[in-house]
Amino acid sequence: MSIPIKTVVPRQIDTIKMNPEIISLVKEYFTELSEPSLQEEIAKVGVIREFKEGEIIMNFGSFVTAVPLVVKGSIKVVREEEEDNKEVLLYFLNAGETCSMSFSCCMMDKRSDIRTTAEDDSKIIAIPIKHVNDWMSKYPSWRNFVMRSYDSRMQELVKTLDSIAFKKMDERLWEYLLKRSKAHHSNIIHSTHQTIANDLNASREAISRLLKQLEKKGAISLERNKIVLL
Amino acid sequence: MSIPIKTVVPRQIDTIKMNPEIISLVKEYFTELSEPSLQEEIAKVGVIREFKEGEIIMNFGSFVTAVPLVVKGSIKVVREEEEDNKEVLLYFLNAGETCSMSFSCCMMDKRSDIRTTAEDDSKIIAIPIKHVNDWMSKYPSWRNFVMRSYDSRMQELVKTLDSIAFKKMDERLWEYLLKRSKAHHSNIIHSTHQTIANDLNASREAISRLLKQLEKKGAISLERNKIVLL
DNA sequence: TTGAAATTGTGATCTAGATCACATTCGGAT
DNA sequence: ATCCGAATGTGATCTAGATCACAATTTCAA
Repeated sequence: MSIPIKTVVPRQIDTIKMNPEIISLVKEYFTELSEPSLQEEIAKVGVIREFKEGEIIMNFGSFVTAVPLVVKGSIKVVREEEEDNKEVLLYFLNAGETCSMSFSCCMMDKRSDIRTTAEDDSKIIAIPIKHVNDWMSKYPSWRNFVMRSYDSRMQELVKTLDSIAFKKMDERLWEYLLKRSKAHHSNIIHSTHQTIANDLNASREAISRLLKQLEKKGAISLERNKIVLL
Repeated sequence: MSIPIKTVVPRQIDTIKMNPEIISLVKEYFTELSEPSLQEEIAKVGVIREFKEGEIIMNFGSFVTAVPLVVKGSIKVVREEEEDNKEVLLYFLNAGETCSMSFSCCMMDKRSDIRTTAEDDSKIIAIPIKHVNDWMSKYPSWRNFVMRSYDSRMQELVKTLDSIAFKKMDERLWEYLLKRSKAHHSNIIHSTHQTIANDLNASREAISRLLKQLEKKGAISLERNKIVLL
């Protein structure tokens, strides 16, 4: 730590202004983070960022400098295999969730990595990473929050893994449709068969056929660029 | 909890003796945990446990009461699908590593959805869960250790996931053999084809045939219950 | 030594999906 | 209205592995 210079240090630490919108967002979506002083700190250093549907949020070739608290919309996290241009959906992050994989996101091995895009128009509070660590010691609720979030990411990953390992495409497709519907808070999914096929690392034809089957069973109805869960 | 008997409580809290073996094991395998007072606490509450090869350490559905710090051998972590009795290997934990799945299990106080067995004769330091949490606030190095361990488990999980999602059985088999060889610090693997097939969620016949191919390519040599990497 | 069980080898099907090759339909720009 | 490209439908192969059905081999215990 350097010797504090009167005029500078107080500004950074004390008089930096809080963003009142952030406080209310945290109160609304992250009720677990109930310590007022923590909420204030978040409001001081957090930055609100918005993304339009389809926008790429992070390409993890580079280091991650902030952890996102999702307050609106939904963020799609996908694993990519560059060689054959393949990919699989890992999970969606919805409002109230975060991805605190602070170290790992960035430094996977190089030939394949993780991409996150806005599945919907989305809004996040970006927390610079150094605070993520500081707060771990200062605020028990933050610590719990981070641990809990690590845990649920882990759980989702394992769930995804065993869908892929154990289940057939029809079942995976159905689960996928449910997830997307949930992410959008709507039973209407705007998407082409091709996009779905990509997310599931399957062929477009296979997906089209399986969707037809679901339609015949009365589980969904199909239109161009649109699937309605019934 | 029973009513404390005078002579017992002080022993447990203050004069409990440290296990000197634990201190040296921590120093050797967990250099990151460098705070002396942390090492002492570990030596006080940690319990050394040994498992013979093949022994089940924690089964699917059981409650986790301690977090293992692996100091010898290797622990196999497997995900099970009860219905069809299928399973997949998630990863091995080697000396110097710990299982963050167990963190989440105990912190969330829920049943395990994985099974862990000793892949080799193994030794762990078992840390009762309540300390795991206490230390998070007390010891920065412990906190970092836990976070880092979550991270690396996560990475392994993602790696496993994309092997399953993107790769064919021959490649998965080869990676598997390398992992096991590494886990045993030996290029000789004692195992039946059936066991391998289980770990990869494949059929025994497929594995036998692929192993034959690898042998023909000169990558391995095969004997009963034994595979030698060349 | 002689079973008997565990392990491995091998061929014959069978199946989910991939891949290929198109035909059809829809919807928006001109 | 019409044209073009994107989205979807559909059939014909092809392939990795699963599954089934055994045979052959090894190990070990009685």
